Amino acid sequence: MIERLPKKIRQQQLTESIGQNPFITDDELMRMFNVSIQTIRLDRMELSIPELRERMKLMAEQSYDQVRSLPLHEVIGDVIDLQLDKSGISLFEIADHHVFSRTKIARGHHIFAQANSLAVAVINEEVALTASADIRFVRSVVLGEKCIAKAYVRSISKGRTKAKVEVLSYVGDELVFQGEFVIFRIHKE
Amino acid sequence: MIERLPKKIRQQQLTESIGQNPFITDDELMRMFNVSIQTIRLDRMELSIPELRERMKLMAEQSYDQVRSLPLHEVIGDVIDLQLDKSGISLFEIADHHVFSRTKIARGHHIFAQANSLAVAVINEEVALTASADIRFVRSVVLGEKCIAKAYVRSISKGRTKAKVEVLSYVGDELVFQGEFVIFRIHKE
DNA sequence: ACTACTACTAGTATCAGGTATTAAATTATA
DNA sequence: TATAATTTAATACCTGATACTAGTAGTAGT
Repeated sequence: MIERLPKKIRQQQLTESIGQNPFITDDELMRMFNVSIQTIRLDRMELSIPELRERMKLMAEQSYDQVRSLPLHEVIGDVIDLQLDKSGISLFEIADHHVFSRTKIARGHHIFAQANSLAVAVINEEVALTASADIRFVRSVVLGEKCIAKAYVRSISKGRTKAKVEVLSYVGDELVFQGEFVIFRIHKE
Repeated sequence: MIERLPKKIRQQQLTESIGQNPFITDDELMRMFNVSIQTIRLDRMELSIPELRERMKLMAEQSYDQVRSLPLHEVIGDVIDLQLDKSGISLFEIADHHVFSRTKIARGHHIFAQANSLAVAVINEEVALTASADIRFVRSVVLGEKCIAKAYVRSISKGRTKAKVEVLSYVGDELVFQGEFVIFRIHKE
């Protein structure tokens, strides 16, 4: 006799398996649970889990929509104002995936990322890289809050190879983050 | 006679059409260009454009990998070693979506994120938040490089409310990033 | 005019990964 | 033991293709 699980538990594990690896076929699942392929299909029906191709299609559509809507990773947050070599403002709303699940407090590096990418964007040069930074997280930012970062170019070195940019981030009128960035400006022909 | 385009132009437009809407079937394309379905398939072959299902699969995989690697991870990078309140090591491979598209140089905030999240993870407390940091990007990291961050807890304040963590990130044996983090430890019951 | 070549079309067999349906066998439970 | 729940089997069919063979139309070279 082949070892088998009761229906309820099998269906639970099936849901989990597909959740963990959405690219699994019914055939693989059948072998996984030592049942016939029809049972797997009945299970999927009852749990209303779509077939592999449908799952892939949904994921593809999702990512396609994302690609359309977000020029992801270019600048973290939406740039509202930008005066090259002078100043810039960006807005960043703290979403679910930016926070610690327990405390709902935003992870520091997201706040940093907003400030850093704005500091880089404000520099009027093809290639600009962060050289160093001195930062302070003044108060924690929580889920749902809108973080407004304001960047000011404080100085540009004589050879125009370095710039100092100060970034102040606020929620409402409360300062939450403060940073001083040194940005390398790399001139390329 | 039905209006038809020369092969070259048709293939150009075909590439564009699929680029704009990857969810289009050969059948729809056939009607679009007033040619037989075989012609469409020959065109796809010549242009090495995969079939609809393959395209969807690729997109699905892409989005799945992104979801896995980006927001869901508690720590950016893979933790290889962790001795609470002492030290930790994490490894982070620079992928396509971490770099500036032109230069293939990693955006600073990803390098920072690895270091910051490791600095937080190494602290033996339920809730730990970055208070401030002093960082330096020693040399730029490029696409494909594996960044190894090493975190060392340098001191813990008397009330155990603050810790100083130094993080050094290397590619091979070259130092690429250096940071000193002050982490708040928040004790909760 | 004959040949060679390109571009296109047609048709068939086959595939993966399913759906949909009907029916039978097995197992559990009242 | 009767009956209900569960599982399996079998078959027809679907989509969106691949792989392969074969044929046609038009055009250029000789």
